[in-house]
Parts: sequence; C-alpha cells; structure tokens
Amino acid sequence: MQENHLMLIPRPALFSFQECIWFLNRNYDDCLHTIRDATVTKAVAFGSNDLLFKVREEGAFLRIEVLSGAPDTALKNQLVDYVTFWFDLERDITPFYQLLETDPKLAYMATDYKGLRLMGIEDLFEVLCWSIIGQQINLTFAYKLKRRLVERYGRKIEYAGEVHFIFPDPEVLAGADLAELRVMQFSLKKAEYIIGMANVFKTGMLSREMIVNEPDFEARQKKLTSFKGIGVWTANYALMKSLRDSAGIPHGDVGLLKALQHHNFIADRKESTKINVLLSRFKGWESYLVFYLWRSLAPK
DNA sequence: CTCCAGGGTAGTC
DNA sequence: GACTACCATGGA
Repeated sequence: MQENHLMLIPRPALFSFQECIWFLNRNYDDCLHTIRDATVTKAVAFGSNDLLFKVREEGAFLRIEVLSGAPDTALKNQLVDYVTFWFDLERDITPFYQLLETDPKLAYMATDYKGLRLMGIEDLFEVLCWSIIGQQINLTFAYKLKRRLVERYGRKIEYAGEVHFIFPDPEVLAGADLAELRVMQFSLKKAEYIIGMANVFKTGMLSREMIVNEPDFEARQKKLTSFKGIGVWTANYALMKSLRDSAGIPHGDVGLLKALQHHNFIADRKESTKINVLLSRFKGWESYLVFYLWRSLAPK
C-alpha cells in the first residue's frame, strides 16, 4: 500500500476506538461495515467516487487506509472528515462525563463505557431509511431487512475476497419494485415509506442541507415529520445520528424505556415526567445519554 | 396462541 | 391537543 493512501487522525481525549467499534458490532449483523482484528472496514461514496477504507488504532492516532479507489487530496480530506464525523472525534465529552458522575445510577458508565462516542450516520437518506426499517420491529429483524435492501439495491466493492456494500442511492430505490420489497418481508407501509422517501430525495424535496439550514430544532423536526412515514421518533433519531443534535431524543423508544426501567428511573413506561426530569439534567447531552443507555442494553 | 419489538397514521372527542 | 383503533410481520 502506497504511503499516499494513508491518513492519520490524532486520537482525542476520552476516546476509545475499541468501545466504538464494539458498539458498531454489538450482537447484530450490520451490512454496512466489517469489523475484525480491531479494525473496521467500510465502503462509502463521495459523489461519484466509491471508496473502500479501513480504520484502526495506531499509537496516538486513528489510522485510515484506503483499500480501493484512487483518492486525490480533496477526496482524502473528505474521507478524514467522514471518519471524524462518524466517530464524533471533534467533541469534548468531558462535560457529559461530569454529568454522569453526578448521578449514582449512571456514574458507572463513565468507567465501563469510557471513551464511547455517539456513532453517527451522516447521510440523511440512509438514516431515515434505517429508522423507518426499525420502526416497531426488533433490531435483529431490522438488520436483516436492511441487509436485504442494501444487497439488492446498493453498489458493492469487492476486495480480498470480500464484498462491501454501499447504501443504495435514492435514485435507485425510487425505482424499486414495491412487490419485491414485500417479498423481502417489508410490510406494505414500510415499503411505501422507503420508496416514497427515495422519491422525496430524488426530486430534491428534501436534503440534509435543507434540514441543516432550518433555523432551529423545532423547524427541523417539523420539516421531517411532514413526510409520510416520519413521526417524531424517526425525525429525532435522524437528527441525533445525522446532525448530532443533542435534542434529538427518540421519545417513547422501547429500548430507551427499557434501559430507564433497568436503572430504576421509572417503574413503568408512562412516567414521562420522570424521564423529562432526567433529560433536563443532561441538557445539551441528551442524545449522548440516550446512546449510553442503549449501550447499557447490550452485554459488556 | 400470545406478547413483544429502537412506531406511524387516521379518526374521534 | 390527548386518546384510541388499526396496521404489519417476524421472533421468543
């Protein structure tokens, strides 16, 4: 591998690459990255350029190596930005850890999950499709559905005997056959929502830039929920993962409620007042708290 | 067979 | 604005 296909990013404080890729892996089967030997490999498109790259820790740096594709300087910069966003490397999470320490029930997280970052999904179309897929079904099945969709409609890069997929473009999914999605075990509504969203992005009715340019969180949420298939849960999840908005709280999320019960913050799932009190104590870090609570649902 | 899973829509009051 | 029926599909 040539030297010009390597990039190094300084590892920030309170960052654990291992915790991050452990979360990416968990006990699920995500088709959009491969994790092995403390290295994550992923394919991604920058405009018309498909790249395959891998990331691992090397001393005080994250080491990015391009495996497929011939990136120029601009593209390499884009890749560095992409990884920086993905792992949320530019954020100083010290304030969040200080908040965790103030809560007896949560303080352990600062030790057990030390350095875990809120893993992002920058592409708004991808995160909306993913959250629509994940509505009201268990995650094991949701990852299955995502894999079927991606393997059928996404591009792929083959390297060293392995296939790496890129999430399908809206232009492709807009032309997807409803009946074919039904065969893949998408419910009728989900199939309609996915194809509908693809058309919305294809025709330029919605883009990440449009959401970023909205004045505030309320406006962003309102814009997103104006489309069929996107309720508050889906909109907030997307804003949390794609815009890293701390107010992007997936209210009513089953996993969140379960974790809150496990930690004895609530006795049953209707105690929204208690939940809001907890969240208000984590002002500015609500989405990080949600992410860490999700983390707590998986085994160590 | 029943209940649950990282919800959403449309209708009613 | 809050509450309710209904949708939909695999997994435990």
